[in-house]
Amino acid sequence: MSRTGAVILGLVALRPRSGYEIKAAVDSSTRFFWAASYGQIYPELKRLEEGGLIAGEPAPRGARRRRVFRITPAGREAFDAWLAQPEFSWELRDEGLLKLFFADLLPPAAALELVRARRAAHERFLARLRAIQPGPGPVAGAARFPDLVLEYGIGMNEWAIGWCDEVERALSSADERPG
Amino acid sequence: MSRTGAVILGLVALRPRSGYEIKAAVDSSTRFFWAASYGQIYPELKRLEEGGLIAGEPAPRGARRRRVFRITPAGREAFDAWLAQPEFSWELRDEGLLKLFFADLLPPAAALELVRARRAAHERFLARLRAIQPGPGPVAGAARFPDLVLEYGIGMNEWAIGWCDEVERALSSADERPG
DNA sequence: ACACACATGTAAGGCGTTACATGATTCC
DNA sequence: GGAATCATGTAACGCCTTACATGTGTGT
Repeated sequence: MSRTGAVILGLVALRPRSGYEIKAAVDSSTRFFWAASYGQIYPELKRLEEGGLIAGEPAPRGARRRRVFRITPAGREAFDAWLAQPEFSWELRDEGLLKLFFADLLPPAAALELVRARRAAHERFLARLRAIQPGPGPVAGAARFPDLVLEYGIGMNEWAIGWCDEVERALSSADERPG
Repeated sequence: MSRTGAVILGLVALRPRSGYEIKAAVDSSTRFFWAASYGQIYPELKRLEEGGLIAGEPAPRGARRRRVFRITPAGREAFDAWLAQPEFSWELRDEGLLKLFFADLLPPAAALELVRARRAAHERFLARLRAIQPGPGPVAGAARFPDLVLEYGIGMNEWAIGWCDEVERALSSADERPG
């Protein structure tokens, strides 16, 4: 089972969903640390069903055909096995950091511009994250992990904005007093 | 020009290098926000040379064949154009956050274990980053952007460790006082 | 003699995105 | 009538990793 398969499995474990609903759920939650497109989701649903990890049933709305998938016992088992494993891959592709890494090759003003643009990007990101509603209130000390992960994203971007501010300040003062 | 092409272009802009040296430079610097393997580097070198952005010359060491690439004026132009553009893609695949997102489906003890494992991973990451030597001392107010980016990685991981600590604490107290 | 670092590449395969194709329903 | 949303899928392509193949030089 691929990791994108695990996302799908997890979402249908929470409640039965159609492919379309899975895509919507991904886009409003895991997208920032695990994205998925239709081009992955539908073929993966097929594979998971063939593997007996999920089961789909027709659930049309009017004449609009629609299939809803629920997790099977075997699927739940596979999902739990993945989930409990405390090992995880991590991969980042950050073109902004890449440009900053090479910014010595740029005139100071252009480098400063890069930092400001990065700050603005974090600000936009933050706004999108803050627009996401946290789940229903704390259920008697329950963990509400999706909210924790949302807080992680928010905190991370706030930290990054602070970093940009520091760098901007350092760069500006170095600019004023060259040599 | 692809973004991995830009990394290669930037590294040979700093100084002429062989494919092997590019791989080593990537592994000890950009790897954490932009990785590259031999399977990308050598074909990309070929493409960049064919496009006239870099020029390779034989530079054998003994009987060991070796080619060193330097950037051409056209290459430098293309690189600068990419570098100055304050737009950048950003993509994260974080399996740890994914597991945390679904951790409501796990017994509390196992969820706690996930947080601890993430903390340990950040700790290891931090150790690797701190092992990287910063470049030569500040050259009269020069920016030393690679060092700034290194500091970014260090600061980010320190922040993440703090987040893990907070979550661990919240989880432990909820565990002691259930309901 | 053996292991490890230096050095250059290719082939196969996995993962993922984008664009396209199709059609129903709802809202203005 | 038109646009947006709901809904399912496929095809082509790009990017990247892994594994392999080959050979030299250095240190023990």
